[in-house]
Amino acid sequence: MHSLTDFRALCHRHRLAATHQRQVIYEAATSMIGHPSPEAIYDKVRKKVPSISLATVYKNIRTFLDSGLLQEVSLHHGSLRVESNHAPHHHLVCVRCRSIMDFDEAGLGRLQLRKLPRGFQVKRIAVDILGICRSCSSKGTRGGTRKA
Amino acid sequence: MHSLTDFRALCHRHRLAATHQRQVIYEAATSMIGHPSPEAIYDKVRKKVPSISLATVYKNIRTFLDSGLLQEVSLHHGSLRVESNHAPHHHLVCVRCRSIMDFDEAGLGRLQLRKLPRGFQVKRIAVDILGICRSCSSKGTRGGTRKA
DNA sequence: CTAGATGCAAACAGTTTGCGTCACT
DNA sequence: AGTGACGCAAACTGTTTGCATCTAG
Repeated sequence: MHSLTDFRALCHRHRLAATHQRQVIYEAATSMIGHPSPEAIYDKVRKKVPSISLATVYKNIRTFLDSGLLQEVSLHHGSLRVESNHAPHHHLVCVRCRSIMDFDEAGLGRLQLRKLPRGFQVKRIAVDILGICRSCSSKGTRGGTRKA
Repeated sequence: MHSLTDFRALCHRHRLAATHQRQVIYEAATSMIGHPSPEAIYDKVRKKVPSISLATVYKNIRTFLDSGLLQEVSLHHGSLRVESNHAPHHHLVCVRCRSIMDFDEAGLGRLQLRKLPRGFQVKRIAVDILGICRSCSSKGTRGGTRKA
């Protein structure tokens, strides 16, 4: 799907050096089914470039995320957050400071699912409304608060 | 809101010993605004029980999660997961093995937001459809696969 | 009295960083 | 040639575990 020259062009567009390691990491990340973790990518990459370092994989995944070449599946992969609100609700998540506010379920129209894969038993639906919270958008355009 | 006797009853109902530490941890977790991390709960609890250990806080949070007394804000707080699917889509998340499948945006009816708090600029909406995946529901009722 | 809870320290997993060397542009 | 990438090891953060002691039931 992505030839070497495609990858070089992609890197060029994003102002990144087109190294061999980067290409292999990128190919691994995009070709793996599901949503691989850095470790999983490392394992796959190692088969092609046995001398690669895990730190390089991490550094490049971060670089790709920052450039928008890849994304994170979820903003919630930091530390455990505890929820004690038993009422049905969703979350407003600030992409800048990662703060989380509750949002009553009634604030969202009815959700309807179509075309679910066979065999998947739905238990509940969690909606994250991603955006910039008030305190972050008032605090200049760059570099958020990074609070709880 | 929760008196000591309420807490004792709650513990009793869930077959947990009603210790002082547990009560203080529970009260901290439920009284804190937002969605506290174990560290944040620890900091608050320490003011009332200075001798408490962080391990005790972790153990009890886990106990509370297992008993359903508290919940996790998100199932995604493990390691970083990389997303390379640029098409708009949501996720089917298995609560048993935590596997993540993509779910095309078209499979979900239009979402409409009402009553957003002032100042929150919405960027996008991420929907997690939580349930039991096919492979887990076929594999007996207890103890999932815990795969990627 | 006994199962289970606590506290401590050590172990772990995931991720980041500092630094000397090497490669892309 | 110079900037930035690589690889290694060490540092860090968040979380779990083993074990001896203590406590609720």
